[in-house]
Amino acid sequence: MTAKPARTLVTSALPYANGPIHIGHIAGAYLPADLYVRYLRARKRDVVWVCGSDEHGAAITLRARKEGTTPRAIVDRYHAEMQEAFSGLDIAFDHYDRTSSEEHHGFAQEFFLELLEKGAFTEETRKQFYDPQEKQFLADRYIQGTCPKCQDERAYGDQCEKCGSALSPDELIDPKSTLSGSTPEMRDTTLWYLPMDRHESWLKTYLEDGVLDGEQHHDPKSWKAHVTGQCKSWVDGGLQSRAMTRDLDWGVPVPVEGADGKVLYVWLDAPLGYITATRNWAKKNGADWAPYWKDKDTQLVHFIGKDNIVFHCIIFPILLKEHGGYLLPHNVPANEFMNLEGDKISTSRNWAVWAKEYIDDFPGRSDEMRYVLASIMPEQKDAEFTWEDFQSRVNNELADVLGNFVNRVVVLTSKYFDGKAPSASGTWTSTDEALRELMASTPAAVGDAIERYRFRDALQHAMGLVRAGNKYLTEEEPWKVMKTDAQRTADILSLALQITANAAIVLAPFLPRTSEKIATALGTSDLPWDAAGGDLVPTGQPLGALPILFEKVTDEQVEVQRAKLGPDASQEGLRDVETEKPETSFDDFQAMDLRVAEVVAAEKVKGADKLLQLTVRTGYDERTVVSGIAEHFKPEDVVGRKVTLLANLAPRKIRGVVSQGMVLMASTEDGGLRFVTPDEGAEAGDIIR
RNA sequence: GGCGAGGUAGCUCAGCUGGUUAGAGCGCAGGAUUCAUAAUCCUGAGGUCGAGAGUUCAAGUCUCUCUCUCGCUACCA
Repeated sequence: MTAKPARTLVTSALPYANGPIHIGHIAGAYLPADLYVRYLRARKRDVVWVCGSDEHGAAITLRARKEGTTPRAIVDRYHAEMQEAFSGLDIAFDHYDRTSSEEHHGFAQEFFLELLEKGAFTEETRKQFYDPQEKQFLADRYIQGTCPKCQDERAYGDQCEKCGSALSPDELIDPKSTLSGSTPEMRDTTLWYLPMDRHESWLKTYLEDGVLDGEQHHDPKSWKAHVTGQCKSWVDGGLQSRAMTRDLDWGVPVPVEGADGKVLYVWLDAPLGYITATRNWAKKNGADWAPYWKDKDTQLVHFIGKDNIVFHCIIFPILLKEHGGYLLPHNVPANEFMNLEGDKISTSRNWAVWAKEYIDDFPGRSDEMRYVLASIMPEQKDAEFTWEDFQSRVNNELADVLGNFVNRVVVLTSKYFDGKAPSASGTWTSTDEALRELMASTPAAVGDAIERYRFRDALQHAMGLVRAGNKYLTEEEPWKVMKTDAQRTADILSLALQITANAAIVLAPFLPRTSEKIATALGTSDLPWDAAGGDLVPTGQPLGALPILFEKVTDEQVEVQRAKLGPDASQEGLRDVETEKPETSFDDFQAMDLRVAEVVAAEKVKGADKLLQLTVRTGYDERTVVSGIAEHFKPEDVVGRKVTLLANLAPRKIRGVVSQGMVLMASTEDGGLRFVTPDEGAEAGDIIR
C-alpha cells in the first residue's frame, strides 16, 4: 500500500436529484474529493473523478406527483441545477453523468443479468396482484377490497382497518387497484434478494485486516474510525438479505421477462452509475475505462457522507465481488455532517446555505467558500458553519494573512526593484535557511496530509508557509535595510517572492482561482506540484499586475445571509405540503368515532425510542393507547392533557402492547408534533363531529 | 432498545501506536512596527481534556459505569 498506485479512480456520492446542493453536500463529498483530485492532477498522477445525478427512486416519483409533473421533468431540472452549483464552486469533475441515461440503463441491466446468472441473488416466486392498466405489480397497500371477515368495503391488502384483522391481498373480495381503480390480475412475480449473510466472512477480513482474496488490499488503519466502526457493527450484527428490486415505474427496468413494473433497487442502480460515468468519460476522451475498474494497480476511493457508509463499504463491494473482475474500494473517507448556525441543515426548513445562492450573492468568490469549508470540514466529527466564522476566516486569514502578504511582496518589489524579481546573492543567513527549509518541506507536508484525507491539516500546513512569510518580512524589515544594503534587501525580497510562488502551488487545490492569479503575476503558471520546494521565480522576472486578492466580508453581508435562513417570508402561507387526499364521503367520516379524552398516565414503552404508552380516560372507560411521540414529549408533559382520540380504531399490538385507539397529532413543518387539543370546557367523553 | 462515532481553552478544532510543563487559529489583554488591504509581528492570560471508578512507574490517550450530541438500525407517526 505504500507503493504508488498506477492510477486512481475517485468517485463522489451521486447527489439525489430532488433538491438543490447546499454547503453540507459540498463539504461532505465534493470539496474533499476535489481537493484530492486537484492535488493528484498537480502531481501528474493518472486520476479520473466521476460523479453524476442519482435520478431514480420513489422520492422523485412522489415529488413529481406532488408538483403535478413527471419524474423526467424533476430530474432534468435538478440535474442542470446541480451542475451549475458544482461549477460555481469550481468542483471540477472529469465527468458528471446521470443514472436516467440510456447508457446507464443498459449497463445496469447487463450487470444485473450477469449477477443473476452467477447465482448472486436468491429468487422468490409468488403470486402477486398486477395492475394491467398501470403495468405494474401492486404492493399490498395499493389494493383495496371487501374484507372477508367484517364485509367492510375499504379493507387494504395487508389489513382491514375496520376489524383489525391481518389479511393477505388474495383474501379480499372484489379487489381493486388504488392506482387505476381497475381490477388487478394475479400473476407470478419474482423477487430478487441479495443474501448478504453469504459474504460475512470475507467482508470481515476485508474490513478489519484490509485483506482480500488472501492478499493485502489496503491498510485498514488508514480508514477513518467511524467508517470501520460502523461497518464492523453491521457485519458483526449479522447481515440480512436485501431485496434488489422494487415495484415502481421509475427506474432501471428489471431486464427479465414478466418483470414489468419492476425496477432495480436504487442502491443497486446508483453505485453502478460510477461505472457508467467512467465508461462515458472514457468514450468522451478516447480512453479505455476498464483499467480504472479492473486493474489491480488502480486505487479506488469513494468520497461520501456518513449516511452512505454501509452502502459503499458493504452492499456495493458485495455486488462488485459477486460479479467478479471489479476492484473494491481502497478507502472510503466518509465525512460527518455539517451543521449551520447551531442547527442541523434542513432542506425543508430552508436551513441551508445553497451553493447556487452563495455564488449569486458572492460572484467570483468561490475560493472563499472553498477555503472556509476546507478549514472546518467535518472530517471526524460533525462541524459547525456560521456566517460570523465565515467572515472572520475570510477577513483574517485570506485577506489579512494571505492577500496582504502577497500584496506586501509585490509592492516592495516594485518599489525597490522596478517590479522585477531581484537577484539573490546566494548567501543566506540562518533565518533565511530556516525559512528555506520550511519552504522545502511544506509541499510534502501538505501532500502527505491530503493523501491521508486530512484536508484541514493540509490547509494549515499550506497557510503556515504564508504566515512564516509575514513573520519573515516583519523581522527582516527590508524597508529599513534598503537604506543601507541593497543586496541584502534583494536577498530578502527574492526569498519572499519564492515563498509566494510556492504558496501558490501548495494552495492551488484549495484556492484554484487565487493561486492562478498569483502564479500568473509571478510568471510561474503551470508549474507542477513537484516543482515546489525550491526557487521558482527566475531572476529578473517582471511581475504582472496583481489586483487585491480578497475583499473583506462586511457585517451587512453577514446579516443578509443570516436573514435568509429559515422559512422564506415571501412563501408564507404556501407551505410545501402533501396534496389533499381524494374526496371522501360523509359516511366515511361518520365511520370514525372521535372523542375528547384525558391522559391520566403515561410511560415509555420499553425497548422503543419513539413510543409512549398512554392511559386515557374517555368518560366511559379507561384504555391504553400507544403513541409514537416519545421523542417530542416526556411522560410527565402529557399527563392531564385533553386530547383528541380516534376511539374506534381497530386494536393493534405495537411492541407487545395492545393499543386501543389513536391520539391525533398535528405535525408541524419542522417535523415537530402538537396535540390536537379541544377548546376550554370540553370534557373527556365529548363526541367530536 | 441495539450498534457506531464524538464530548479537549470564550469560539472552531488538532492531539496518529499511553511518556517531558496538553497544542493551533480566531477572540481577549499588553507591547513592537509602518513595506502592506487599520494590515503584520511578539508576549501574556485562559483548560480539574463530559462525570465517576479502575489498570499502569506513567492516561486526554487503555478498561468499566453513567451522561449529552450526531449517525445507522428496530418499534411507530
